[in-house]
Amino acid sequence: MAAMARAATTSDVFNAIAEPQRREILVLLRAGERPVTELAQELGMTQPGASKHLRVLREVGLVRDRKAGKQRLYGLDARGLRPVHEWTGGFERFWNESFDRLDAYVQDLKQARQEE
Amino acid sequence: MAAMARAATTSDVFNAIAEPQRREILVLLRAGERPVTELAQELGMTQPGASKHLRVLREVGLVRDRKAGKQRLYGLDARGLRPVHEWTGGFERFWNESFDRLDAYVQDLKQARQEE
DNA sequence: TTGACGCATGCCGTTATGGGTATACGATGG
DNA sequence: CCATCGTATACCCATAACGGCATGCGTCAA
Repeated sequence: MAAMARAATTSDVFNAIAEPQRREILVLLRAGERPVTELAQELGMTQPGASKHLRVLREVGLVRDRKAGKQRLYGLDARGLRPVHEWTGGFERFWNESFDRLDAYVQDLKQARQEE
Repeated sequence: MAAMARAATTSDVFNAIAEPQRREILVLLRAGERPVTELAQELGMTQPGASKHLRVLREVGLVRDRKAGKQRLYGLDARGLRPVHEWTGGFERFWNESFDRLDAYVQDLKQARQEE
């Protein structure tokens, strides 16, 4: 097995939300549960297309589905987005500070490393 | 031009950070500028591999490069991560609150955590 | 039971991706 | 000028990703 193309989107939230349409689905679901067809229609995609995106989102745990008679309602489960929020938050000081102070901060880190 | 595979990683920060190794590069760069070879070594990848990831990061604006003699130093520019942080932040209330149709599954998890 | 509806899946084709290896290129040192 | 170092690129391979279309499957209504 020589060359992997990319980590499977199926196993990684970062990857799951890399797809713009999947992000749109998540945004729509903030307003409440929806059946597949409705999502597909609102986002201008085919029903199979929506189903596939929803599957990815389900497999990383960002949505859950519930059978409601003939329909299947998809609902948001945003807990998986928290790690992403926190990871990016780890860079917050780098966009909140001026680059001068940033440089100083970097110098501090360099110093610290050298003294270890 | 029938089937596009995916939005180019080149044009989208969400996509750029979907790659675990690229995330590692960004984390490393928080400690300061580094030449390609050093990054490659610290992350256990080949130099061309590192260069390619850095190129993607550069094209979405997450890193900047600066020539320093024979070397080329890469530095972090985390401003592009802010939109990601804010986008995920838009879901914060969904992981901090319990809301109507979130079923017993979620409740169970909360219970479990409180009892730890 | 039969049809219609709602949705998931399978298959196909195209494109992008990541890794590896070899190589081209710019800068520096002799 | 020539050799070398540091880096970027080109090329190739294998695979995963998306989209479209057709179809399968379960559910509800008549």
